[in-house]
Amino acid sequence: MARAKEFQIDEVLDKAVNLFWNKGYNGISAEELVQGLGLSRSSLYDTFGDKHSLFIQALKRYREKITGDVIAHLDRAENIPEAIKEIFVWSQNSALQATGPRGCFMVNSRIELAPHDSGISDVVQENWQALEDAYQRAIKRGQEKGQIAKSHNPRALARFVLTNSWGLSAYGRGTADKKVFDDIIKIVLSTLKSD
Amino acid sequence: MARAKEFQIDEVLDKAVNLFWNKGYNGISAEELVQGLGLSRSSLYDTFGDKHSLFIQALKRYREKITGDVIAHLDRAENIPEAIKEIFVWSQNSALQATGPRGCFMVNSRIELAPHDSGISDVVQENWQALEDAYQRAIKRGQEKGQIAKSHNPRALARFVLTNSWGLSAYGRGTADKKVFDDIIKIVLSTLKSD
DNA sequence: TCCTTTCTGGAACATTTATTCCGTAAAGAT
DNA sequence: ATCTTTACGGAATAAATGTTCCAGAAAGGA
Repeated sequence: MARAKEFQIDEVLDKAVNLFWNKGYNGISAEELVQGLGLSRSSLYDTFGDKHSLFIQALKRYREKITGDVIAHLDRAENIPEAIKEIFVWSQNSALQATGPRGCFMVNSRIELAPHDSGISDVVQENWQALEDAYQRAIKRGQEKGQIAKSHNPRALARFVLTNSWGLSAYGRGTADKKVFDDIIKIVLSTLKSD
Repeated sequence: MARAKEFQIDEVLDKAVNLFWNKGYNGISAEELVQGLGLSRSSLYDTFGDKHSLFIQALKRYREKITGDVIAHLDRAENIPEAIKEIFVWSQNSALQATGPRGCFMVNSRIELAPHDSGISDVVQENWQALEDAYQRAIKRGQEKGQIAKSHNPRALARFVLTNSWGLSAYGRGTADKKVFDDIIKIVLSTLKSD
């Protein structure tokens, strides 16, 4: 048998997610990646391939962990408006703490790369679709339970919630005011509930 | 007197807006800029300074032209919901035509650069604020005219409209379905009108 | 213990990037 | 017509970028 790797692949991928999330694909250099990931250039290229391939793997890792958690939260929820509110508040908190990457890695990547990189576009597109479907399922259940108004169909409402979530992602990437999040959360939720 | 420039500064800036808008700051090279702008390297650096300085000038040009038009449209409007709808439809059309840059140059720049470039962050921030103020003024007038419900205050509704606009900007940067725009426009407008 | 395999650190490489420099050309002012 | 000033085209440059290569080290199996 041969020598074992000195790092855990998933741990390195988590670091890669954070680095790309923070600086973007074109905004971070191979040198910074080597430093930030804490392994050698050769191990990096041997294990993950080139920069583009590492980026795709980071995107997929994000999808499993972050998007996966959101979808699970929605599918598990009893009180749908409350669950949606929790997701907004979670994104609000992550935007308002200065440390760490801000916004949504998928939204950032869509804006930076989707128009000129179909591989990345595909992953990001799939992510949107999975979220739209999850919101749609949850909202449908919410309507059946009488928690959400039936004046709009579940698909449209799902897209509406997701658009607001994406808008706040963009907003939260720069200087952000907590009050803006509060206003949006309040209006989106009142729209979901009222006819 | 000396030799005159062979180009119009504003025409070159318009081209720069389109190039940066399309590919982003880090996504376009100095070489591509020289090609796309149609002037020589030396003229480019003599007239606009370095790449970063050109980018700032392009952002400001965008603010004057595009954002300025939107604000003027809102300030001039008699029927406020209709005016807001027109702005959404305009962004929908620009997102759905394959040719040309997509999304909003300000949103794109905020996501790509704002967290690590305070100069750019300032211009983008100012742009958001000017738009929020313009929407707020318009919505206030709309409420006075009985066109818009008073269940939320004008500032909150302005932020709500802007967040949806930014969300659609992000959405429109990748593969976009016209139906999503239609759904959002419908729900946002019904939220503005209903109590 | 030795052998095979595979990891690791870092030097090395080719390419691209942003920017500067210089000789020449053009346009008015005197 | 000459002179001064500035624009122009393109070669040149220095630094950064992404990637590969190589020599040596580590980890088990025979």
